[in-house]
Amino acid sequence: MKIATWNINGIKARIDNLPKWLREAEPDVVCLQEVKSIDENFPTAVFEDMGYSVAVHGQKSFNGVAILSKHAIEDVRRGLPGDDEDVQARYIEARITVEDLSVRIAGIYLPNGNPLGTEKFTYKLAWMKRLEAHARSMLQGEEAFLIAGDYNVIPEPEDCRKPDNWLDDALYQPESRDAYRQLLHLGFTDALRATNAAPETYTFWDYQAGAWNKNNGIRIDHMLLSPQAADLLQTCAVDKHTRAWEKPSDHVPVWVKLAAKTAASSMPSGDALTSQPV
DNA sequence: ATGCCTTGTCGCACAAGA
Repeated sequence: MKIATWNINGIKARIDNLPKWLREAEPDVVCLQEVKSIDENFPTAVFEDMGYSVAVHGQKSFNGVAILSKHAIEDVRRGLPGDDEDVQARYIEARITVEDLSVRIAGIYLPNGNPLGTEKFTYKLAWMKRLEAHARSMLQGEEAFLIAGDYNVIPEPEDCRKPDNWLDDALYQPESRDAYRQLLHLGFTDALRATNAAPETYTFWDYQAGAWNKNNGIRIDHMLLSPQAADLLQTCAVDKHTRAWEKPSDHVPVWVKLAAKTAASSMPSGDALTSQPV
């Protein structure tokens, strides 16, 4: 089961690149962020024609998240619990089942939080608290669960090319990084870190100042796996090449492959060995 | 460097992003 996340920075602007990448990467599920569209204007038919089901939690002009899936999208939750006043479309969650593997998938667009010293940063930290609370309750279900998306957090110095450039930025504040670590410490696995990704693996390069050509990137799109999901992790990778396409998003896709444990693989190896003919 | 791009908007410049 291949599950991806991609901040596409506008579904209308990416109406060529997203299908192109779907045909190439063939994910079972993709969580999209910054669709920047109301539900009614989302080009659902384009993706249904490609065999995807679509669930959208949209908003006019800004934010907006969606899930595309080759398999049925069940039990959809739109919006992050914990604040009825919050109208920003940044959270969507659903259960998707492929053969004998059922996974609960959350797609998030965590607030940017800039500039510091404003209510935007306060909102970011409050949103992260709510995410932690919701994640804590989800973990009690002890099912395969993952939170994929644009976290707008640079977890560690190694996750950006030039840490000094980010010292006054909400993405790299100690409070932001602490909140991310608290989430991790509930028991999540950072899929990319767990698969020994190469140094300088980034997911975002600013449109400005030639950031892409200079590889001045940051890693802010993450896939956090519950213990039950982490047990199934096969691969995690970043599709960096899409950043070089015409009319690119400033983010690139991140994806994991999860595989259900078979009866054979969960059986003690001694039994398997002794049952083999010599 | 309050800039640099890119997106969406009841545009005709602006807010927001990171």
